[in-house]
Amino acid sequence: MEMKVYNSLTRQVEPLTPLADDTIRLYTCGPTVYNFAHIGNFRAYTFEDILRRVVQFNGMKVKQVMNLTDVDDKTIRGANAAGVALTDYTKTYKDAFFADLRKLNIQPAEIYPAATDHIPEMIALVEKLVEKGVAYKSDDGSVYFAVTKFPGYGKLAHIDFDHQRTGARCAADEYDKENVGDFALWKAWEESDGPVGWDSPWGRGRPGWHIECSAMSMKYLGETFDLHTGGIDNLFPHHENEIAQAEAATGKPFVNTWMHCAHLRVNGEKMSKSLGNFFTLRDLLEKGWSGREIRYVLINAHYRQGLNFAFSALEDARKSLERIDRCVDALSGKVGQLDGRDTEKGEVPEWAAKALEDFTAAVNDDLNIPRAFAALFELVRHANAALASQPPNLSPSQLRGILGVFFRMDEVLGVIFFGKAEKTDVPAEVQALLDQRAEARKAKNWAESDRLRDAIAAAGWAVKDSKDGQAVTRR
RNA sequence: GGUGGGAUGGCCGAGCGGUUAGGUCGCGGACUGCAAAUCCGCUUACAGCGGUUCAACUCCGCUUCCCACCUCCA
Repeated sequence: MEMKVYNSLTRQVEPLTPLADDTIRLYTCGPTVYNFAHIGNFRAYTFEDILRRVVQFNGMKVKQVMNLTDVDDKTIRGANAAGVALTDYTKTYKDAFFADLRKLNIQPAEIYPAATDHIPEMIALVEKLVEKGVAYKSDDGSVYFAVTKFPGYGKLAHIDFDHQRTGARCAADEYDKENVGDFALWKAWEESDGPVGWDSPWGRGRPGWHIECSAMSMKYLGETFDLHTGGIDNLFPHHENEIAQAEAATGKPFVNTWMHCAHLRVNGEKMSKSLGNFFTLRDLLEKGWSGREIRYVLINAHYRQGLNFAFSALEDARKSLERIDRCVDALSGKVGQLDGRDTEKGEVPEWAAKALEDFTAAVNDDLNIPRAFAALFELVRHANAALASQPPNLSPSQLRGILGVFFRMDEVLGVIFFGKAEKTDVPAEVQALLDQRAEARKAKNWAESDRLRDAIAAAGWAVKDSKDGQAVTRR
């Protein structure tokens, strides 16, 4: 089955096929490491994680590059305010970012280039643009890209610049530019930059924001590559400018497919640092939510649709995951611990094959994860029904086969087998109560059984009875 | 002003010109000593007004409201 995605450039759903080598070359705009990332940011990173997982699910390889913006206005301001070196300041947030990615079971990219490690590449690209006559140096030593010299400017955002009004925001930044739409490739050093700066053919300064992505993506993925993604707010100007910089320099198409995810909202508004209405991942973990539950919420809405964050969604996620866990645990409880490879030779019942087929169709249809979850829950429902039937009608081979479908689905979702509450050992005193209760139940002494259940609950454990005996879980 | 995306059952959230989305919550039933879990059933929704069509939540037009981008932003 063919994987299809929505291309922002053409505004159409198109097949995604690698340009070369069976490998999708993917550039994903990463964080500016001046603060802890918030869960709105992580919506983009989980979207990109789902994307790369679906590519792999379809048997293709992925080479993903995610940049780390470690020099810009905000990082410089933060470092200088804190009186520390820029690299020390950003390291804290780089480390935090990677820790957060692990919490959300986001697969690591193949390469995480930092902007400050690629200043020479950026200078070389700017020089090339100056040589080609599409960039110019201003009096203060900054270098700007002249958007009127690049005919395709606006093709990604589909903006017709001849009919744009010049708003207050544009005028404010107009100092040395020939045209309000021109953007900085290189920014001349200013007093407020303090110790931050690099020597260049135009004097001391630092790179503009957009140039790092053009320079680093082409360095690691080639001058033309498959796929480039980011949040919808990056579409313009950031991605538009990346195209201008790259294509003006190389004369080749920069990127085949552009994908953008919609924003996470809170109380109906975009969650953003500038609005101050954000939760970091850490905030939610401290409130007792797991990375797994947060991941579930972030992926269980279509990526091109706005998602309104609410704690009730986390509650729902917790309950939904418990339902999946109970089913998977019941299946694996009958065949012992397995990993994905053990399940490959199992027999797959028709309803499980249908669920996998629906799941595959959903993820290949522009990453429709909500529909994929619907297929997963159909699998759960059928499996529960089969498990409950008397006499039991699932063979060991079928149990393995069904679990195999769960493993297969989880290659994309990353939420079934990841971060499940680990089985904690039952303390001796609770075990003693359980043993007493088993005795009482044998004697059909229900009053004593219920008393012991309350006692066990008081100790922090919940006991449930089934025909296989008592099961305890931490409350 | 320009551009794009929305408004779906108590809540979250898919979808399509005719056929159950799914989850969660609530109600009823089965099972169970009880509870939990599980299964079955129910609460059968598509902002408003027109239009096209044998048929519209789905297409078209208008109206109302919401969100985002238009040089900080995932």
